[in-house]
Amino acid sequence: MPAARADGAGKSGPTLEQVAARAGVGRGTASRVINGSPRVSERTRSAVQAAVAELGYVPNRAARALAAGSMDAVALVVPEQENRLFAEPYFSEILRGVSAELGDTDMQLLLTLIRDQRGRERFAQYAAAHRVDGVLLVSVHGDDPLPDLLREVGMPAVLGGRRSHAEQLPYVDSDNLLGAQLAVEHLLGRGRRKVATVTGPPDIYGARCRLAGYHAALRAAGLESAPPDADDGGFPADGPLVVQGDFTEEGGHRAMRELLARDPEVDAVFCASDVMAAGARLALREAGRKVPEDVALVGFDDSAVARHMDPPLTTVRQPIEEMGRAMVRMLLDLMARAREDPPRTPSGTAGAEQQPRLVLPTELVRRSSS
Amino acid sequence: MPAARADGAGKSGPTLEQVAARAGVGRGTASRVINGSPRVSERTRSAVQAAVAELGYVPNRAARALAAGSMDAVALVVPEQENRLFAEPYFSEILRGVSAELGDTDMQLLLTLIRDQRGRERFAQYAAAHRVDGVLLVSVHGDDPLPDLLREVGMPAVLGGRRSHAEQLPYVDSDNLLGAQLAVEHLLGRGRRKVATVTGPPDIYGARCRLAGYHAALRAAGLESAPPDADDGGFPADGPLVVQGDFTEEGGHRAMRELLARDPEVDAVFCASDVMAAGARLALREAGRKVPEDVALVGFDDSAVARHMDPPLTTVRQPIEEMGRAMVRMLLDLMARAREDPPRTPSGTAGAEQQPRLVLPTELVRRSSS
DNA sequence: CGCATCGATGGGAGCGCTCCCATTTCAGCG
DNA sequence: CGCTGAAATGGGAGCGCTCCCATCGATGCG
Repeated sequence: MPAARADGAGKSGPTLEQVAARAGVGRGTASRVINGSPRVSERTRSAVQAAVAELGYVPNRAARALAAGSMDAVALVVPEQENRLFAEPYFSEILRGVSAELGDTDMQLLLTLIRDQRGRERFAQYAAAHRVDGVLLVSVHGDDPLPDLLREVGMPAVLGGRRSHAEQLPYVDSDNLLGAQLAVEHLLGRGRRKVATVTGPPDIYGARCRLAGYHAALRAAGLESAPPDADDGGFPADGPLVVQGDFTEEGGHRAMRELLARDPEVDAVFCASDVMAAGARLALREAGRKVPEDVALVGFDDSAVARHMDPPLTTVRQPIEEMGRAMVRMLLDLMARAREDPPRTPSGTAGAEQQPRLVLPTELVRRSSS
Repeated sequence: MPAARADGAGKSGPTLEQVAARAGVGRGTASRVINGSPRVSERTRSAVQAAVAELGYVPNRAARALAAGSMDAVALVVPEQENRLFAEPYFSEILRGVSAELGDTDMQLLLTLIRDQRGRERFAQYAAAHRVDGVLLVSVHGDDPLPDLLREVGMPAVLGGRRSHAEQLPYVDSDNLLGAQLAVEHLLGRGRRKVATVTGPPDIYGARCRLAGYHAALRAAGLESAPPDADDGGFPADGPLVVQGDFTEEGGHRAMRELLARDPEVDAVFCASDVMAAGARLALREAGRKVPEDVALVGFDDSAVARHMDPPLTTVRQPIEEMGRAMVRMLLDLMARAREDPPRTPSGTAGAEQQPRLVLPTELVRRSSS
């Protein structure tokens, strides 16, 4: 005699039906209580809640997703570039923020590391098939097609960091320009006069902003003539005191040597990332320059390396965790909106709608390298 | 006139039914092809595959999960302790490994950061309700109830790091003992004679192993008498040259000062983590001791700080990414087994079954701090 | 006091898929 | 040439839930 049911295996707990029965109400009513519908009497509500507690009921996500057509899940997509330029604290912090903010909802966090083209396509298809309700994109390159693709299939998405000044998608970014400006002003305020900079890759918008901030500070101090335009582009990406790095330590090292060769009088360097500052610091040591006596050094990111460098590195801190939280809030908002609105074809409203955007402040962290 | 279908919204692509129709077969057959069942003729198979390609069909996970009773998802659970002792490279590396290995299956990765008791209960309930097919637990404390709870509800789980020498659950760990032993032997080989150690919290098994390795090396060199027992406990957690740290930089700093106070002759220190080594390095600098001339320093983990310390820190590297991969492989294996076997009540087979376990080798990374 | 209203409730109809049983087909065999 | 069994296939029965419509009262008003 086969057991009534080969239970114990993958079977889960009680069903809504059972909860309803136990509470002496109908399935629909029980569902209403569980989903917080207001159209339920107080008596009924508590009866159902009691039944839920007694039975230890946990709604079946798959069933809910299938019936409701939403997945109650958002994906955090992280492109995992070869050079893993994007690592260290940034990722953990974002995750912390995202997770914290998501913890209040009962939304799932799906993590997707995209390693290669194949992975990208796979995810694109996955998203196009609406297997998640929203997407958080972090560390997106200027030429990444994924964001627009998501937009086309009507999948709510929020970027962490813009791809350009006129980013079309909703985003949360930090004020890279002002942060860089603060850093350079700080250097200038310390009496430094030959302030150089090691930039990041020019195809990353944030890196361009940091360079723009550098120029802005110099200009404000009257050390450089007015530039073509505002906060983007328009600046010489190169020049006697501007050397391009690539966000790696090795790149910082190389750039610093180049700088020293170009002008031995350099007395301060603003590096667009802490990691590059570490490389620069090495080059300075090799050249017998003391930090900060001979050359003051400032980084960007306030990553772990900054605290552990010798001397500890002055740097610019971004509210990364808060960025994560803000991204989630923004995404949840978009998702709610998408649920209500009839998301007509992209070209519908002629794209006149204003996408939400948020730029968080950065702050200078003074340590002894400057 | 409303479009035949207010499409573009949350609706996903074609259904199995449509694929089947297109291929001119029945739903069951189409399903069989998609799930790789062998009981399908070659002709039919290719017909269905063509239809899938043409329609861009992507199976609906929710429906599949509901019908099949499995979720095609595993959770990676990360306790997020206050002190975030567990951060930096470890987490990213584990994630990289997990993600890479999971990328080959079409299993989803659900990330769960557990912040507090409430979060723990929430996840426990979630798992008990079988909302995932397997769980990866990382950085588990000795007294964490979660693992046993998972075991009770028959949820396949793999630990990253044991809780004790006789861990009952499947686990992947690294050879902490041998790594520590290598480190200390290295110090001894460099002619150091007063080798001290800064330990981690004693309630973490890995930390105890590192201490045991320290003792083992000293003993092998005849610098310490034979201890009570093998590779676990049995050693004095304290002693003239053994000071307890807590895996934090501040703790390492404090411990090093204590060490210097106890015995100014100390000429080498093995710290059970790089971060503590950073703290120790600071204390040494404050005390005017040079590294490595006066005191040689070795850490553990090969985290980012190690490379950026001055001088760069000799340390012990664990194959963390590989641990992540191994955990996934082990978990998938357990899941497959659970699917076949009738997972009877825990007490069933008297727990005589051998749980899979794996201990990966560690390696010494020599830098200039020793 | 009867009828229109509105809130509260019960429960049918699927959501898209897997499982599994019934059916069909066909080769092999006595 | 009819019979048996294996292989291939079709399609019903749900999985547990949300949606939505029909129902049932109770309330308010003419």
